[in-house]
Amino acid sequence: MLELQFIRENPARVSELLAIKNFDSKDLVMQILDLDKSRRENKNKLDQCLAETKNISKEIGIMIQAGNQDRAEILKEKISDLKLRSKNLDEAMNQDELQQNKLLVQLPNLPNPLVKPGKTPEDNEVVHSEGVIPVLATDAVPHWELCQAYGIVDFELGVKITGTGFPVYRGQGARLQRALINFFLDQGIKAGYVEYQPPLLVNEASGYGTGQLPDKDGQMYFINEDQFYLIPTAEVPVTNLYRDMILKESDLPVKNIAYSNCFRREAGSYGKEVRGLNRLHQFDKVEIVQIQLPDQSWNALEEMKEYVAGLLRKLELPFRILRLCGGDLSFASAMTYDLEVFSAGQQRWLEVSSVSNFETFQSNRMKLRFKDATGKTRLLHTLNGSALALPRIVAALLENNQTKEGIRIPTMLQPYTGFDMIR
RNA sequence: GGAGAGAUGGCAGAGUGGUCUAUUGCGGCGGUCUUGAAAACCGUUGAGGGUAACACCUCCGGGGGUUCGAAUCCCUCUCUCUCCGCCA
Repeated sequence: MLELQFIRENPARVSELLAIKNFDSKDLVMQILDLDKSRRENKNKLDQCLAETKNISKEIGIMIQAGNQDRAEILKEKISDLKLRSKNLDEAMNQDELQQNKLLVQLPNLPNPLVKPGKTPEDNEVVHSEGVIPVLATDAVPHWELCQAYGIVDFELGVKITGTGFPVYRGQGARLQRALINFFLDQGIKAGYVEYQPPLLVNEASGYGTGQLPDKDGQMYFINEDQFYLIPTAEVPVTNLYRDMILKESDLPVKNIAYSNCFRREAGSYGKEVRGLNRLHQFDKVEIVQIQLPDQSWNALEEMKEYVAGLLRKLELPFRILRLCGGDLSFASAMTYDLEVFSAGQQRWLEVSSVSNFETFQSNRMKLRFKDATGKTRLLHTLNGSALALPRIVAALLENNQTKEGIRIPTMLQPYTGFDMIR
């Protein structure tokens, strides 16, 4: 959620920046400011009414104690009118506020000045490429065929017990998953992150705090009986740990890492894009989350991007880094780097990580603040990134490393898998 | 799942209808004293809205109600604790 004060002071700038995200905000901004004005006027009048009521009530108390019943009765008369006015003003103000909030949450975050305009993923800017794209034998196959051939991921069994998008990992496939999770967590801890194991179900307030709600309601699995959402990413619980908190400057920066299952309904996506491990309803991901002082968050974003690049390097995967254009940027993000690996069996780039700075957009919703040197309470900045999401990493590892003898495991991973080949 | 008790500021903990504008202690911050520190003493110390700045208003788990007036009484929801039941 954007900060109201900023909108008040820079309405034109807000619309100008949101245009880069292809979001036409002029009407919304105008309505928000109108409501703001009305709200403040009502608030002022209400305050006066309440102050008067309060004073009279006190006087009544004194009169009754002094035994002056008649005077007290007269004052009571006076108050009934004030009460009616207060009630009306209160309702009007609440309406304004409710409506204003409803509009406010519809405004996406402002993009960083570095973000270029653009409409489609093709407009994303490649800022870095690294690694050698492997040249495979002519009989090389995509990972879903390798999964079947080696018996390491069974998609049909998953369909049988649950449904499409819920694969079953088996044998060396299951061990590879476990190895990657541990490898990613250990790397993060080495880089100064604190490991967390969050709940996989969260309440409504948490979904709202990180911006999944009300925006992406239908994309999360929901348990009606208890009103819980299955997390689409560990970002949700791990960031919401800090909801409604005022941190000390000495607590910062917060650097957390968490492995979790992730659940996404992703209704309405079918076809080649979702073959095999490319897109699942349940998958595994290690997520990094940072909470930073406002003047540190952009350095932190670069650091996180470099950290994730380092993971891909250690896994010997060719990758590239994109800076997302305005149109591809998510609702809450001010700037996002996507990291993509080249998966040679499919001959395509697969997005394996998304690293974003949300500035105050999430913290404003969550009321996540700190006290600055002057003692003023200010909003913090939040960031997060996948480090990393497993399925597409597995896909690329399988495809790029397929040989006649089997599938080679990258050297750095071998201590974790306990084997150097999938056979 | 059943029964009971409870939820008050960073923490502990008073307050059961009327200057509560929330007692007090601890912690934090500033100061006095000191070469420095501790101790002691003095002062200060929640959040949100509002204002040019004041004023002012709201908040005692959430929501609703009674009353001229609610931390206090009533209803309701959520959560916590204790006991019982079930259980990895």
